[in-house]
Amino acid sequence: MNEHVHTTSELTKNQALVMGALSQSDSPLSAYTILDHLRDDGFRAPLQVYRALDKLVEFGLVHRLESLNAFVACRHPGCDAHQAIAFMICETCGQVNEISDTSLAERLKQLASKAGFALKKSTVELRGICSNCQAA
Amino acid sequence: MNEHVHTTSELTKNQALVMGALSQSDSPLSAYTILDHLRDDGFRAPLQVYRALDKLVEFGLVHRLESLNAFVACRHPGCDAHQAIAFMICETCGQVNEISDTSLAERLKQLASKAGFALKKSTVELRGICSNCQAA
DNA sequence: GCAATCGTGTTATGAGATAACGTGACAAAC
DNA sequence: GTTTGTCACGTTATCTCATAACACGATTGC
Ligand SMILES: [Zn+2]
Ligand SMILES: [Zn+2]
Ligand SMILES: [Zn+2]
Ligand SMILES: [Zn+2]
Repeated sequence: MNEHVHTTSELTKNQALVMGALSQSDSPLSAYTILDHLRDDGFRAPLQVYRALDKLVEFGLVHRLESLNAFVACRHPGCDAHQAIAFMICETCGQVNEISDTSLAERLKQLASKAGFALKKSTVELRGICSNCQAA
Repeated sequence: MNEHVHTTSELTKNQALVMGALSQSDSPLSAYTILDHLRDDGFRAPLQVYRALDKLVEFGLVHRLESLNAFVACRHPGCDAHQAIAFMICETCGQVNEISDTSLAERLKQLASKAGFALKKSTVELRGICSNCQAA
């Protein structure tokens, strides 16, 4: 197995617990919400959650939503297109849709390069109402 | 004068003070940093800053940077292209470059529309190293 | 006058994140 | 086999960011 690809089986106990909490949820969770979910599993302090989250984000298994101060499990496991992610966040139901778009990523690269800016990470978060909630 | 366009002259005292603090700074400021800058002007509590910031953001004079939990004065005063903003944030010097790009905005609208998503607000924040800091 | 609205001031509290310390497990180096 | 380094883990305290709740005064429209 590729040493750079992290799967659930390679996670530590705490990382696996946090990953499980995020995977079961259909919307983003804050670190403190995760902590509450894991009290019965022995979690006592925020740092236990944050340390696991740091690693999970590093592994590409979890994304941080800056505009929500919350975290979601990646919906594209094993996908390497993670340079080009955008999130559509429904302000009604809270659900998040993760999309990967090459042309968007290209445009961001162009803009950065035109400004001589060495791009490391892109944050694209769209707020609005999802199709389900519009219909309702 | 157009009633929907807010200029500095229409601001309340607190709003003007906060706007002044942000305008003088060449990098984003947190609400609490602004508070510290304005203690001599009578500011005592965070809420005074946050209330002014809420209005300034509403007027389009100030932008909130989600990935920094900080605020910057808009560099395009009077410009109405504020549907399409992206920020390039230098992780070395902290300076922020605000850019407005139509083709980026179009692509975001396309993506949303394709998903039946009613787009309200876009957050695009690019992290990296600015050209000045690369040269140094 | 009187109600409605808005900006303001103050205190307390909630929510998000990290610093600083120490422990135990494990593997490489000697 | 002991030393050294690294890493995950646990705990406490602290820091930063943001809002709730309440009260006061000025302005406007009736
Ligand atoms: Zn992903
Ligand atoms: Zn929805
Ligand atoms: Zn602007
Ligand atoms: Zn720089």
